[in-house]
This record gives sequence, C-alpha cells and structure tokens, in this order.
Amino acid sequence: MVQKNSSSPSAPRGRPRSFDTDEVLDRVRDTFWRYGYAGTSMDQLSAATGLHKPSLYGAFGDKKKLYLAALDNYLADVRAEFAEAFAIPDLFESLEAMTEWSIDKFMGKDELGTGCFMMHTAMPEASEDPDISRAVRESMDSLDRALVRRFEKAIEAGQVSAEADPHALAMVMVANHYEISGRARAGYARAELRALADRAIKLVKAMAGAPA
Amino acid sequence: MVQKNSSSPSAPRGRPRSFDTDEVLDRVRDTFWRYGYAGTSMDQLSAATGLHKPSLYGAFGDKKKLYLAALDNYLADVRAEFAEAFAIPDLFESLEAMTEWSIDKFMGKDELGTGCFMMHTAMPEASEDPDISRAVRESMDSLDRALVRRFEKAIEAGQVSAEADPHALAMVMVANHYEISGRARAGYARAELRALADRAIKLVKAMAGAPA
DNA sequence: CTATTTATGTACCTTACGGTATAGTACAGA
DNA sequence: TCTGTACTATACCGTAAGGTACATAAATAG
Repeated sequence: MVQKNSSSPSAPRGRPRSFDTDEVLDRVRDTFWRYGYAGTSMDQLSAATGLHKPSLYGAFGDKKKLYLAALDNYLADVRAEFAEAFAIPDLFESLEAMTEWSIDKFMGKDELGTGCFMMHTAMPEASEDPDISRAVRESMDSLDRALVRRFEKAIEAGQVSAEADPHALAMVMVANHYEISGRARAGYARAELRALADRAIKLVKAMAGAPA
Repeated sequence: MVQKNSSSPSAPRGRPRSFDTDEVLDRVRDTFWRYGYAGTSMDQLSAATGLHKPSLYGAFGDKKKLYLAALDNYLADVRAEFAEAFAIPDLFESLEAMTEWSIDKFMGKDELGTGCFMMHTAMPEASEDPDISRAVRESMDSLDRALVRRFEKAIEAGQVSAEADPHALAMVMVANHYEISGRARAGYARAELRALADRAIKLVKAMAGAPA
C-alpha cells in the first residue's frame, strides 16, 4: 500500500496533497456508514470530505476501492480496540471493555444508531461481490480467533474452568456482538444493548465456571 | 391491505391484472435480496417480474412501498415457518427445524449465500429511514417473543428445568440466528452454518438441563 | 529559470436512475 | 353497443449517478 520509499525520506515529487488521507478516510467511512455502499454517492463523499471528486479518484481509484479503503480503516480500528480490551488481565473486565466499546461505536453520534460498519454496509454487497465477501469472512475469522485466544488465555491463567470450551464461549460473544450491532441500527436504546451484552457475559460466566 | 369487498365476490370493475401479486412480490423480494434496496433499480425489478414499470407503480406505489411490501411478504413467511417449527412438541426438534429452515433460506439457490432478507437489505436503510427501522424492530421483537414463548412452553411441559431462564435461552437462539445469516451472506459453507447452529442448540441443552 | 510531476478546481460526459404522460386494451355494468 | 374503469405498453422526462478532460497550481530536479 505504501510506496517502497525505503531509505530516502525526501518529499515526493509533484504537488503535495492538501489533505490527510486518514482524516478523509474517516469522513468517507462515516458517510458510507450512514447511507450504505450503494446508497452513498460520490458527490456526497465529495461534500463530506471537502474534496473535489478528481482528488478522491486520484487518491483512491474508484468508488469501490474507496469503500474498501474505508472498510480496512474500520477493521483495523476494531482490531486495535479489541486487542487493547483483550490485553486486560481479568477476563470479565476484558469482555466488559469489548462490549462497552462496541456499544459506543454502534450507537453513533446522532439519534439513530449506526451498528457495525461492516455488517450493515459490506454485507449487502457481499452476496454479489467476491472481494467484499472475502474481506468480511476474513474479518469474522479474525474476531473468532481473537476471542478463542482470549478464552484460552483465561483458561491458562486459571480464571475459568479448564474444561470450558473456548470455541463455545467465543461463539456466545461473537453472536452477541453481531446481534447488538443489528439492534443498534434498528434503533434500540443503549440500555437494551447493554442489557443484552450483560446477559451474554453472565452466560459466559456460568459456562466458564461450571465444568462441562 | 385487502379491499373490504365483504359480501360481493364479483370481479372488480376495470381491466383485470395480468399477473398474480404474490408471485410478483416473490420475484421482487428475490431481486432486492441479492442486490440490496439501494442497489436494486426499478428497471431490474421490471425485468425480474416481467412487468413494465407503470404496472409496478400502479400496483405498489413507489420503490419504497414496493420494498416494504416485499419485506412484509418475507416476514410473514418467516413467522409462518417458525410457528410451524415451534408447534413441534419436542423442544429440540423445534430448534432443529427452525435452524434447518433458516439455513436453507440463507444459503439461497445460487453459489453465493444470501442471508436474511431483513438483516441485509433493510438494515442498511434502517439508520436513515424510520419506517424501515420500525419494521425491523417489530420483527426482532416478534422473534424474541416467539422464542421466549416456545421455551416457556417447554418448561411447562417439563422438557427442561423449571429454573431455566426463557429469556436467556431465547437470546442464544436469536443471536445465533442473526450470526448464521451474516455468515451465510459472507459465503461460509453450509456445513459451517450447521455446525454453528448445532453448537447453539447444544448450549441450550446444557443451559436448560442444569438448574441455574 | 525551466522542465517535470502531481494535485486541484471547474466543467462536463455518458448512462442509468425513479417516476410518468399518453395511447391503447380488456373487462363490468347499463 | 356504449361508457366508465382499471390495467398494459411505449416512449419519454428531469435528474443524479459514476467517472473524466482540461486548464491551473504547487511542489521537486536539474
């Protein structure tokens, strides 16, 4: 993605960009987030970023590449936040942090919730676009693995029963995660999302405490 | 929805429709299902149904009303199928039937899966459209209630422990349902979806058997 | 200073979009 | 048979879509 500009940190050749790519990508992401992939026009993105269309096309290629860049941006953000949450030593504090962060993200800033960017903007396209479909699968697999690892770590640390099944525990949290995303976008209140997450954590507690 | 044509079953006045509304709505639903709401054009719908656009507009109003009619059509179908599954006396046969039907629907007929019509075509619009958002909430609530009732029935029938929490059990199945939908649209294989459903049913079994 | 390179801003192209005007057609009722 | 009514078919409207040509501006390399 980045140019192999290995040793010489000298400025690139032509006229420099007047914008920061990451900031622009954040705006792009937020716009796609609200209106979906097909529901967002390049003119909307131009307005949201303050860039004229030729700049967007010059920097990112076309609409789909721009979208995929925004998706990457989002997924990297999620992975980083979850990695941070999973680094908390206590398992249940980890899960609490994970769900609290998700709910914050999914509620959005405005009245209506926005849910998970990937679930509600990539998934509609996934049935017809193999690139997007693959990106979604990779991301789902990545979340699965991260959660399984987190539970394995908890077992090793003796925080939960050694007979607990990390895959079953991960499934509960993952399914809960996607459900909360859907509920958020459908307009459920924050308290309802929180209650749903708490119920999942409680279930994990019950599953992890009692031997199979 | 249907005209209050109570007593007189005489034919309506003008030229009769050349098509069956439900059949047309099925085609419309399938087209929206693949391409999403914003990603589907009226011309596509016209081609998929074999009707010219003025017929579609005459019968349904505009694109959004047509979509909402297709959504109603889909949700009524789901409710009917689930009611049938939940009528099976044995709880776990019920859950088996429910998940098997879901997986069938979510896999679709073609190579790429399609997932749940509501999750992947209504949800993207839900963040900006209160009508659609409300329809989604009502449908989610309806599924919640149906599952809770099914578990209550199982408790009354003595199939599961009286101390089991119907809401916690319903949450597991609902979350699993939505997760399977997402995985299907992302292109996971049928066997993976089945394994996921089996894992949820197994968890329900464990939760329902052992007192809290 | 000049040439080259890359980004910006305006204006525009082609196509496809949601939706409709209009003319013709098939039925019921009188 | 005539009339009113509701549907069909063709052709079209205005607009908005994704994307780009072109002239200009800002940087580096020589």
